[in-house]
Amino acid sequence: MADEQKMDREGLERVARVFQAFSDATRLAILQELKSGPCGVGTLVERVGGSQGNISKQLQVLAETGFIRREKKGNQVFYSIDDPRVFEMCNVVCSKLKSEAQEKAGFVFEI
Amino acid sequence: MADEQKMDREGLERVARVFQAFSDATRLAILQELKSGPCGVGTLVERVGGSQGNISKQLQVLAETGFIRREKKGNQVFYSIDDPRVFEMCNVVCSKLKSEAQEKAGFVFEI
DNA sequence: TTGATATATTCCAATATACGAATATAAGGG
DNA sequence: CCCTTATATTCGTATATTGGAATATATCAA
Repeated sequence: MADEQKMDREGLERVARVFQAFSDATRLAILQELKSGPCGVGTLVERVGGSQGNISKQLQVLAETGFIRREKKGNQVFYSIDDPRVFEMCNVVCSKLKSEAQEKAGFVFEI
Repeated sequence: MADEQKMDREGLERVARVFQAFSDATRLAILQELKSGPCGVGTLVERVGGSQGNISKQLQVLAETGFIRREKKGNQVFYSIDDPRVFEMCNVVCSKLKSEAQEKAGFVFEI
């Protein structure tokens, strides 16, 4: 959130829109693949699974966040990570889930 | 995302669920209020707007992420930020939106 | 216990989302 | 131009989400 003053509803909605883009397992799976490097749509369809149309649609959603880049090269389109801070966000969530899992398993040693 | 190996679908779905919790303007407005400190439900209803029932529901969604804490004190319930990294994530998104806005406005000086 | 206050829950309607199937568009090779 | 390959778009359906209204539950005070 902005440092000091409060965002208005429209600003909040824009932020929400970005989180929304990362709120789907298929899109996160795509992100995970893109982590290894740029990737064409067809390759992503193979690796992530699902219909070609769907993967293409989810890629657009991701590209609209500004964190993922779309680049046309001749016949095909390559997507790639444009801003790696997207993984910082994922890491925060992952580490939170991890620590929760540990608590559930009783791996907490407090006095 | 986890550091090396790929997450399975179930893991991705859990991560997605957390992002999902932050993908709504009302819930982000609540977060924004909680940034100033713990807050009771009634106060949040006043400040954020909307029905009491809705605010209460959105608070549950937030609490389920593990980033927000729920604490009952006598008659009322206070919610507060349990893990401030939630704001790191928001800041990443906000700064991205900010830089996009600048680009749109032409505030980029490249040769 | 009764009443008042604070929060949670249920129910419902409107809207949004995810996905596959089918189709459209674009680019390259012959 | 025709055909093939690669990607995008449209359409329909099943499911999920949002939010208000009404109701339920809990706590305190008298």
